[in-house]
Amino acid sequence: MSVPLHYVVKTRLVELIEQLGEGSGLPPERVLAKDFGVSRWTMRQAIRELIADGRLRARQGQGTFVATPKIVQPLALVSYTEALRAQGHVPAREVVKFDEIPADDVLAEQLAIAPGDPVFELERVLFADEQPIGLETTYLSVARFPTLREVLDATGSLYRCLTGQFGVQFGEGEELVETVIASPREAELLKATQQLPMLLLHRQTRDTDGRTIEVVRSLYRGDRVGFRATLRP
Amino acid sequence: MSVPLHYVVKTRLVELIEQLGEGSGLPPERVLAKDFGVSRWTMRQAIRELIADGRLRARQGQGTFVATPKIVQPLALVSYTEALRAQGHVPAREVVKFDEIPADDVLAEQLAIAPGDPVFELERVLFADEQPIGLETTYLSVARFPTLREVLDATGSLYRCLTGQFGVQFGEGEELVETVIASPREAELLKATQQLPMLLLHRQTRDTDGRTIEVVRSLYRGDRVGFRATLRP
DNA sequence: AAGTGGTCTAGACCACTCC
DNA sequence: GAGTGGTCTAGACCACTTG
Repeated sequence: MSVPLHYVVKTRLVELIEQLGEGSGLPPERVLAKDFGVSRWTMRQAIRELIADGRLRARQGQGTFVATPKIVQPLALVSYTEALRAQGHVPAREVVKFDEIPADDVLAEQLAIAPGDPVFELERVLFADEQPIGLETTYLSVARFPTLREVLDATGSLYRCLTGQFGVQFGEGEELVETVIASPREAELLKATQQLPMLLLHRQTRDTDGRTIEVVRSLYRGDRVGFRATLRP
Repeated sequence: MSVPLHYVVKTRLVELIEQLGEGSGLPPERVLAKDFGVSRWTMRQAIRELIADGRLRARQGQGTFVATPKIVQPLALVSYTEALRAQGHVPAREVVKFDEIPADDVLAEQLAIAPGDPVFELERVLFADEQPIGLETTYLSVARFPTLREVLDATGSLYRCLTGQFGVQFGEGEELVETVIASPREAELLKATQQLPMLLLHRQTRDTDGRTIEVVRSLYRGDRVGFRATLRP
């Protein structure tokens, strides 16, 4: 019993997955559970792990399928669009929210403005090959970029807009990476199942004068995305 | 019903957590479930999410407790020991395995040796403040570092040993970050509960001649650790 | 309407820790 | 032994997709 039953089931499912090809459908949970001689709950534990690992993919009402490999994104100050294209994927963005909100204390300090000052909150879903893979929320000072709403093609590159229209010079940035569980709203926007581990990136980019340009919170589907960083000595 | 019950419970548990202090004990699951008017399974879903988020911490036979904040590690070619000390934590390592194994095809290609050539497999549990936070498995060519077993203090810094004893000059490295679910063995070594999301880092470091020095697979507890990267334009 | 995955219940037993 | 979290069962109903 030291090895849980659902892990034994997971191991056997991996063999099954490797026999089937990418995109193949698995038998229904209830059938698999009966075949393996376990309860549906135990089977779902195993399937849930394989979904989190990016090996399987479940679609309600349709079935469970063998997943395609994860997409690897660079952990760097580069364009989402270009990075994705470079790997043969089709990038897309969809604006969920583009509001002006008052800065809370934390945000105000990060952006070096006063609490209550207006900031843009731009929330966009990132797609790769028409699949949602991330949810990016960007905060920018309205005072610094007053005409942003007019000059930004909200489905286009924000970085290109900032450099091209506002003459911003990007300097160093800092990014924090951690795992979290998405809220129901976030899971729904990403068309992901509940309880799925996500990669949360918190980014602050500064210009060459050291002033913070933007604060970004990016939530990526842990089952679909990984990141690559280049290490320097 | 669009918001799952376990998420409502999770939200209420967060309020409870914020009232209690770090390290405080929560009532037993069965009691909480009864108090909240839900089944134990639903309560455990909520608790499981909070554990994954790093807000709670469960110890079998003892209870569930409010967790301390995550430790943030640098994503760079720096000493584990020094990085941890710099943040006021007490680092430690424990050797789990130090074997010579034949390289499989993938490893051989990565290390630029022939398949079957011997490689060291050094597996160590990383501790912070006496808590296991990561499991690091390092692969090195035996031919290149034949006396490694004699000259390495296995609980000390491998990097210091390689530079000091073998004159290695570290150049660029590459690191992949993704989320995975730990195997039972890995979970046990990390004293983590099953099903917990982990951060898996796959690193290859090269010397200044571009030769790969080591291949490293690091598995960190997603509930205890985050990473910080510096972005350059 | 039928079949799929998603959520939830009630209850059982196991494994571990502490008294 | 008592109490805790960890695993597992059987079964129900909901939500979604397809025919």
